Amino acid sequence: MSRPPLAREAVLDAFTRILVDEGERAATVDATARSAGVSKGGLLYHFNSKSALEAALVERLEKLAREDVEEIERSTEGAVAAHIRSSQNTGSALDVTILAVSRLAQNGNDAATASLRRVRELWEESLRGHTRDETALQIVLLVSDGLYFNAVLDLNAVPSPRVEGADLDKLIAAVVAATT
Amino acid sequence: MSRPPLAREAVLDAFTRILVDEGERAATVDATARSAGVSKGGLLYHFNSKSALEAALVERLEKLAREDVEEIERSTEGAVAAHIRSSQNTGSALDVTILAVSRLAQNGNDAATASLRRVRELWEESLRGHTRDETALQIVLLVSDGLYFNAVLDLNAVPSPRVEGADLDKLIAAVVAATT
DNA sequence: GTCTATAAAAAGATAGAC
DNA sequence: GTCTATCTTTTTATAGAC
Repeated sequence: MSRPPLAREAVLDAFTRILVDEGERAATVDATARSAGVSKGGLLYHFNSKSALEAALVERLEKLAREDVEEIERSTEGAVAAHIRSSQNTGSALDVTILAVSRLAQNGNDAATASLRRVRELWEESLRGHTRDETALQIVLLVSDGLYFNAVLDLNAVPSPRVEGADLDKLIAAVVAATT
Repeated sequence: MSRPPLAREAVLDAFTRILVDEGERAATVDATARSAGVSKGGLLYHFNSKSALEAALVERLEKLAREDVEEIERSTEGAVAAHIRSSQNTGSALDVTILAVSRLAQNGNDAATASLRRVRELWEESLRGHTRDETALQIVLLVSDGLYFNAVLDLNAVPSPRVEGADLDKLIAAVVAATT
């Protein structure tokens, strides 16, 4: 077992950050390399092309998503509550990666779209049996999607209405009451 | 009162379509002009620059949103139900415009972000008083946002799980029951 | 592995004919 | 009003030095 290639990870981190903070158009090879502290040539040694860079980010998402589901299933709070809470944790590695990959998906990257869909199915499977019926399951997933959607807006210049603190607890309690 | 400038509207329609179907990066001045059946020079006669084109689309969103709220308030189905149903109607002019503007917002266009926020506030205001409390109001808005979020994925190559038909009616009934 | 330099294509914008 | 032609800058990618 060797140490992970640090330059590669730094480039993926920078790519993610620019995608989320400034959008897909700003996430050029040049800007990503500069932000990661390497040259364009250096970046293209690790990732042969722009699409290879994108594909590597999608792979990272799949890995993080599997870990997230495992953690929710170990949670003592209850799967529904843990899932909603996890959806609002916009700082986590999984969340920024989802946002970054959704930027790729929205620019026609089909692998990114398919991956986001798989992540949602992972969640759906892990929640099934924890809600009173299928409709309730869909409500939980939609509230979770809604939290993400607003996180997307929030990460732009204008802040969006975040649900947090006591309000988040109330929201979770209401969703749990309505769906389990 | 003169007739609306048809070429201008055709260009905005084409710009919207490309933004939604292929993403912001594909929505170049050149591609938009071609899709609208005019030349690049012709497009830039009506819109002095790319940002002017974007600004015009944001203006169109504001107009459509005001009309949507007025319609929901006239609805006999109840404001919550009418709003959720309206959120799933991904074919409407308002919906594609929201998706198009959200592509702009996600690429750093602050006016687009602010406009999406205003639209959400318009909805929030029009629903206030129609739910049992503030938490319930947030759930309605989040479910609605979640439906949009999935519509975004759905409009890419890979289809996402749409809630429709009888399932949509069940979802609406459950949300109404949980929030009003 | 990482760099600089450069090629090749695509982007936004302008000029001027019609 | 709408077009073609052209300019400038940016973007992806390659070549080759270190």
